[in-house]
Amino acid sequence: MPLDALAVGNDAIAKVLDEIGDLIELKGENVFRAVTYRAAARSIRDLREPLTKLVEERRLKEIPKVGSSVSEAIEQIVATGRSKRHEELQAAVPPGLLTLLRVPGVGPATARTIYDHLKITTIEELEEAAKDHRLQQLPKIQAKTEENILRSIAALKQRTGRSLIHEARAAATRMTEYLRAESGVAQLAIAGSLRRYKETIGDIDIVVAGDDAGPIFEIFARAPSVERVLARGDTKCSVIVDRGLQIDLRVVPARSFGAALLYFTGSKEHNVRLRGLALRRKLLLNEYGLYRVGAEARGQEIASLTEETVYAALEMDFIPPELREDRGEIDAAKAHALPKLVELAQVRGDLHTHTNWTDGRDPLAEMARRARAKGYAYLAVTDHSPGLGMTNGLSPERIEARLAEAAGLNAELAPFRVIVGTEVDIRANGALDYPDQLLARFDVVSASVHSSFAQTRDQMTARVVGAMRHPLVTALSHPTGRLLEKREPHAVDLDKVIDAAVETGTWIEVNGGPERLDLPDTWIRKAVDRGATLVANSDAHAIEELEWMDLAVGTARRGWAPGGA
DNA sequence: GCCGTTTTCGGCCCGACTGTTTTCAGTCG
Repeated sequence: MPLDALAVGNDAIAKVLDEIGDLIELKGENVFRAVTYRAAARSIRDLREPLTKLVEERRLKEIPKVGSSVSEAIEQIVATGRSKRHEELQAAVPPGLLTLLRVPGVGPATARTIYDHLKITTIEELEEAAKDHRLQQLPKIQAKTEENILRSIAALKQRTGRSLIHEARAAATRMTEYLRAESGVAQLAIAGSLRRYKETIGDIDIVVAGDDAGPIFEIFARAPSVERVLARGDTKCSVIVDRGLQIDLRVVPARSFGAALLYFTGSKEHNVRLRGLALRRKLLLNEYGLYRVGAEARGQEIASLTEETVYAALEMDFIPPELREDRGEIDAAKAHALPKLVELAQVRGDLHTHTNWTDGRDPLAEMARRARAKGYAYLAVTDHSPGLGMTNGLSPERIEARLAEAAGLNAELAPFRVIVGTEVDIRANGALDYPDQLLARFDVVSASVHSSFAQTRDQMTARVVGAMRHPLVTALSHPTGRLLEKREPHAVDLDKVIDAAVETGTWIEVNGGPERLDLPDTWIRKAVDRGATLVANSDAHAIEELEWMDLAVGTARRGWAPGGA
């Protein structure tokens, strides 16, 4: 067995399975086969343990959508780093077709046409061919398609990846406020992955109730943030706004609003499962409502006005958007066994915030007043220790000054309480960045890794677990250190971190900073089931960032998904 | 290729939009 094969991670294997799916489709085999490989890839991305371990324990078949063929492929990849099926497909499908598939608007059929005639295998060649108008000489391709391909390539080059949730939310809110003001529509909602609190956002989806979409689309397309209109039909309009972000607007009759919201919120997988379930009861579910099969044309819905009525008509409990991922929530809703999710309104305080004394923007007094105005009972200020030079960490003298400042605020704001804490750096060797007598001055000690991310999994795990065992440490902050779309999580054994949390009573943070959302949602359920205490924090560096608590809570709610592997 | 409160074989969600078309294929979500 090659050494590096041992290191094959779940994501890498999922990627190969996805590619097998694409290749199957390009080759023209049964598309359901392709769909299965992609579904298996998705299950694997949701997995909370390494595939290598499941292979050893011969438990691969427990994974949804993994049967004999897929598990054979997985076993081969784990053992040899390669899959026979994958290699056979690569040999059968001309190289480059996969590349063409990456261009939005180019699917298997178009890719095949372009390759067969022009032998194009790279995006650059495709761009050149489009500019030379060689594409429009091909069957089924004319000037319009050629133009669209050029635009897609331009967008592809400009595209920086998925948007962070706060950026997408800002763009979505700006648009909904504009639409409300300009069009006077009464019913309007943000749907899609934004409503599900997914950690990063592809497109923004907005649903509006109205009888005539025309005037609404006029206003939509004229919005100040719109760069160009992608598509516009009778009920649906898509635009690109700043930074390449896409917004889809869907207008439906008021009586279909609930069904449309359900449909547009997704996830796709949740919808597919729901529709399949409806079908087995001789019911049809679409974005307009729930119908008896054959009755949809007569406009006689069984349910459609609200999401609640649709779920009820399917004899299941209402499923919160954060759980709609087809990870077992539908069965749980049928059995009236959905978990009760934490609510934002239950949050009593915030235990991870920064001020202008270190790398934050606002003074403690302003942070505290905003926290109190939000209805919190307490706010912990956890400015940095000095180890991170760039954050201007607190010296012993400044710690005393901070304690005095907090005492003054507590006298003023009682019964609201300012808690003085610290976000203390865990140094590379595992030592904490303050001596014990200083740590003892704080009521909350949150330990964090901010350096030497490249340590081995064993080193990093020992470093973190060691800090958690320190008697003065209250919590572990952002456990994986990941920065979404920017930095991978560092190698750390979260199973051992959870063990340490249970053993020592150290809390594990769910960090609401939109670029962190760390602990990742796939670990939430596992941590809580094993008895660890999770704490939702905003990690605010400015007063308005206290609102990021919402993201921490949303992440925790998503993580509460039933089932899973 | 997977899967089973109608099935171990025969299904596998459903509709909108575009472009190239005179009725539909391709793509997307």
